[in-house]
Amino acid sequence: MNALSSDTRLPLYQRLHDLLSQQIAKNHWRPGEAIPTEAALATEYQLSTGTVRKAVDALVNEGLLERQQGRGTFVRRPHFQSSLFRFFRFQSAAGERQVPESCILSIEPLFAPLKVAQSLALSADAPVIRIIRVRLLNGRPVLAEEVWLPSERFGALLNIDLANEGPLLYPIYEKVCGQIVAYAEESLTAESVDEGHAQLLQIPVNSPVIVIERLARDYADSPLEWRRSHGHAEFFRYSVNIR
Amino acid sequence: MNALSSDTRLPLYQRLHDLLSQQIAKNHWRPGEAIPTEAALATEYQLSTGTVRKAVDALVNEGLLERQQGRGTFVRRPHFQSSLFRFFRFQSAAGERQVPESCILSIEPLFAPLKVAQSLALSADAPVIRIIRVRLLNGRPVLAEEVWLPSERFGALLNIDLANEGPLLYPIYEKVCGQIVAYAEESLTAESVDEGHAQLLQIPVNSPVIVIERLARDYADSPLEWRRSHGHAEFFRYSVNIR
DNA sequence: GAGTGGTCTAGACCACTCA
DNA sequence: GAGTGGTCTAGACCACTCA
Repeated sequence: MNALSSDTRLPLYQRLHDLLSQQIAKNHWRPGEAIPTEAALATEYQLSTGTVRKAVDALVNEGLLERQQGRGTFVRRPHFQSSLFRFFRFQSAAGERQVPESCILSIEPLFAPLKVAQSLALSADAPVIRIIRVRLLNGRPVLAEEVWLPSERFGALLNIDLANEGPLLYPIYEKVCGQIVAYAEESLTAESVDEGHAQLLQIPVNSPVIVIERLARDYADSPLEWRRSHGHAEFFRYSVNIR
Repeated sequence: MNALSSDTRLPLYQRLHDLLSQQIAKNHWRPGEAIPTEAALATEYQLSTGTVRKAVDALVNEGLLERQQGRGTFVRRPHFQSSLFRFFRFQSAAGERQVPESCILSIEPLFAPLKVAQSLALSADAPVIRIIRVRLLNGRPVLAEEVWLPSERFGALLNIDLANEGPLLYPIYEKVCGQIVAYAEESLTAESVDEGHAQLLQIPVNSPVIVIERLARDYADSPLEWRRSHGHAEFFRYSVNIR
């Protein structure tokens, strides 16, 4: 049993929220596992159910927990459904969403360039693994990706054949290296495509491309992966409601 | 006094939420005006304060209301702080955010092209007003904008001198035409700049530009304004957190 | 000091899940 | 039928605002 340890000037629901958030970060429960019931939390911390609900509500809003009426409240496995990639409209004929195939062009150990070292919070020239791949839909290249990983955690990737695995890297990270991606930050800009990426994407040099950079972190907020993806701007449209 | 009219199968807090939301949409209270106190709402609709709070909480989250402890709960004036434009980094030397100046190049009555008519929900060739302007920061062009408005609501704009007004259009719409923008939807894509916009922005032809389209609506959800803005991609970076 | 929103309690009853 | 989250009540007391 843990105590509500944080600043006693904060409201109780905030302090319970912080405690649960820390425990999730420390992997006290695995993704998909249930946290204690609201009644149990209320008893354990001597709170009314309303106060417990307010703390849990906030964690549900933040995407850390997921409620299932009649079953319990569960630590949410990240879905990355809000990724900017979903605004690439690589529509199939039927219009349904597809995961593009992955074609690995290279995977090799390197020393981290400055930008990568900074992003992954490594020292300059730290050993890293770089994966270059294209994502294909119906055999046509739609995205060109470079993926950078710290060798210390991901060395095992060099000993397997990625071609035998599915197109999604995160399940492979978990299975092969025991590394779980919990959050990510993405940023988007646009550029004129250089010759190398133009070839990979089979588009004319200087076409506009959307460039998305993603930094993925584990539950302890350590950077796990930095990737940069190029995609043809013609297929991209991002939308947002404001007021 | 209004009744909680909606579907009785819905929870009470949802029905109060819907009622208040409708009243805000109907301009039952002006932006900046206070809605009834939580105690008053609880009495009027025979609800406990907890239920009232849950309804108001949701409206605060949606950005329709704003609480001020000790003062009341107020209908929020839209701020458009989540606009995609804030990701253009037109930094001043000091780094603070600036509103770019506006230089109106033309304002004229036209007949709506197809795309504009569709966006504004007008019939084809309906009378519209088009404003072309560039936004300048420190005398340098940073955005090129075309703004389309239905003549029926905005005819008065043709009789004033926009050069004497500030750089923000929405306060002018309100003052001169009595039209209040309540919401907007924005979408973003990237293109190679054409010759006309290249000249306006003083950048080389075929440079990558970010194109932002915005459809603004009033409280009744009627489309008020459609605009398309071009800005140099080099100054743009959009960021988002995902999980 | 009257009035506002902010926190919190100690439940009751309902809808849903699962053995 | 036992256990879960979902809704709702009828307050109490606190922090803040404003005349």
